[in-house]
Amino acid sequence: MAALTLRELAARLDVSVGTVSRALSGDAAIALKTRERVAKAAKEFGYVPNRAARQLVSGRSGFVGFIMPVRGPNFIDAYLGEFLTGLGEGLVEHGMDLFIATVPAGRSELSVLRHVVESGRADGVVVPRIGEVDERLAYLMERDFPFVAHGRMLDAAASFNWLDADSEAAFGEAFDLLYDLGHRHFGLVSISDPMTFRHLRERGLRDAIARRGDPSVVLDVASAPRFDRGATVAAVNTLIHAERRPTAIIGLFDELALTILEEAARAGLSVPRDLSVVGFDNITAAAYAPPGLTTFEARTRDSAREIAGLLVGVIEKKPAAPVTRLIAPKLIARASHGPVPETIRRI
Amino acid sequence: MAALTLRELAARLDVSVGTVSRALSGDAAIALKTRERVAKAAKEFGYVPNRAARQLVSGRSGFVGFIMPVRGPNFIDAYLGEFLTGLGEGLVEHGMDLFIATVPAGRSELSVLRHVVESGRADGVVVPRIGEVDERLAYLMERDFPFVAHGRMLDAAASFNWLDADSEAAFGEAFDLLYDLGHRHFGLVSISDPMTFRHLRERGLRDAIARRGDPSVVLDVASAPRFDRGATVAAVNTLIHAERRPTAIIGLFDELALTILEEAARAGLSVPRDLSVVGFDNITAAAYAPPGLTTFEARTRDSAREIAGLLVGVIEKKPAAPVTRLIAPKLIARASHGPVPETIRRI
DNA sequence: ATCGCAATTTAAAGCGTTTGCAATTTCTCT
DNA sequence: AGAGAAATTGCAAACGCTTTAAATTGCGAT
Repeated sequence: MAALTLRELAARLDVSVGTVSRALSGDAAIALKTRERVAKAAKEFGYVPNRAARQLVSGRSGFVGFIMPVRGPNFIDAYLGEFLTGLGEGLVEHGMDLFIATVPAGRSELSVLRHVVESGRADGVVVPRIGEVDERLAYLMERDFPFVAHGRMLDAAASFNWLDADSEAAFGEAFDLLYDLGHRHFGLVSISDPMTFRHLRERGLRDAIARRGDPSVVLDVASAPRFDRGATVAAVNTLIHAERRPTAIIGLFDELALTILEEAARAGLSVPRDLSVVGFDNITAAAYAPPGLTTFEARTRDSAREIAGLLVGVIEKKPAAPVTRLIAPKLIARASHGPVPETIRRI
Repeated sequence: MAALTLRELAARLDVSVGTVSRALSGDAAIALKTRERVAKAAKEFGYVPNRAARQLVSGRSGFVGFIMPVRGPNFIDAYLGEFLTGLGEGLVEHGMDLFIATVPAGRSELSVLRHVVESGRADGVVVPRIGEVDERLAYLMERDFPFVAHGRMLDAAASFNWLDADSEAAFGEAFDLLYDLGHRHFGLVSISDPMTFRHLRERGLRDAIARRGDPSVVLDVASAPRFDRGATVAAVNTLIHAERRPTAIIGLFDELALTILEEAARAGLSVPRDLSVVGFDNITAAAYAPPGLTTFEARTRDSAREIAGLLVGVIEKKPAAPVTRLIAPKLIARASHGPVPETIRRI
């Protein structure tokens, strides 16, 4: 338990503490021979620097904070799982650690964020799932604390560091794909929460419809609160069991699209023969849910890894201009979309 | 950014640094009046103690470490998601923080664990998913570093702190339930990895069969590497498409059981009419996968929360005897199990 | 008034690093 | 060989906090 200290290591090597410190940090002012000797001894005796002491003098904790978003029973969903994984991977590449703060019952996410920032436990934070107006970002910007957001706010003028997928374009692409297959009656399963990505994706879809200029195109939207599984199932069924059923239903993200697949199967519909389904995110389960979900690769994991890199840059260099990065999602064409059903086409 | 230090706070109050420190920690040696005055000022000026300094002198980091287990593409699965959530909740109740270490490509989980322990970044660690012989636990025990395991090793004599579900009993109960419904031909979808829970669950099942003493009972086992989705699907289909198909198939855990449900549906089998399926864990998806998976509640999230409490106890009190806790899983009877099919029964 | 003792408070010594500056050693060049 | 420069290393302060030991204060008893 009694860890080896710098002082002890220095004593064994018969040099001063400062020299050892410099040598280990690769300071060129220390003779190469000495540096090598020190490095060898450090490895041999298993010297591991004390983080607290280092942090005390450097003022940096070596931690990046992540506040676990508050929500229903099943906290870590597919998105968060991939995101956290990528974040961990990205941070470790930069020698930083990930610190996860949980929001205690009865406290707000913002108050936890505030505490994390003020206690100096983290050098920067990553903020996922940005709302149309997001108080977390407002706080961080005001406080001028290093952060990178995964997503944007609705206010395009707000200037901060973010990385986001261009889901607006992707939803336009989804429409074009389906339109060209003959579909004219579309459904969209969306959420009722004021998330920016909802806004962008719906807009991308609507813009593509408008661009096409075909007045026969119909879009029915059914929404449910995010994470409310029962309401989601109900929303899906509203579309599936409508008097005139859409021939193609798009899920705002894969988990919704998978629900569409499940409910369609339950209703005895064959996908894609009777119904085309398209999602967004390409979560792992998308490949395995029969018949294989057509979706867009949002590269959540890679995005998170990249966010880690961006944040480290922000922490170290404090760039004046915000760093922003728009990822182009890629269509993953699997088997859940196809030509519009014959029977419908004949009508 | 320039956080208020103890020294500054002391200056404003016109008392010494030591007094403020004591007052804030509620030391009775400080006059009550002074304590109140200090507390008030601290709150008013928004004083937040510097973790690094505190850690440096106390030797404790306030962090509990968790090494993200290395595995396939989809790092955080249902189990890990619930576990992490519960862990975060439990730790926050004790004023501790959760620190997640990711294993960089090319390094072993053990080496990361070692580094976490030696760098003093954590006061204790939580180790999930215990193998039949687990080098992580061996290391921690040898090092006498505080930890609590979620699961046991095969060597029942090994003495360390753990919390585990009594899945052995649960699998016996599953057998009895199905036997009483007339089932005689059982299938088990298992994993090929040497995890203790696999051993215990298989043993629970086998013991229950032996206990019943009915020579007509048949058990077919199909295994696949954990997390190898393709192999898992193949294993499931081995059972489903066997010449003589089991009338009841048990999944070693819910994710396997859900695959059984999916593949059964794909094969045109109706559950539970043609096939009974039982799982273990009661992950969130179990309730929604049609027709509703019968499973056992392992209370992963609550277990993790409890583990947090146990670990804090271990860290603070260093108890001589290991703390161990066996949770009794509870049957969650949904709609995926039923009486043995008529056609079969007639044979 | 003075002394003794308890109640409070303060001073100061670390905790293990990093780092500016000074001191020492080693070269390089006349 | 000696001066000055360059290379190397050592010293000590500082980071913000906790804690031991010592100092101060207050107060009743003499």
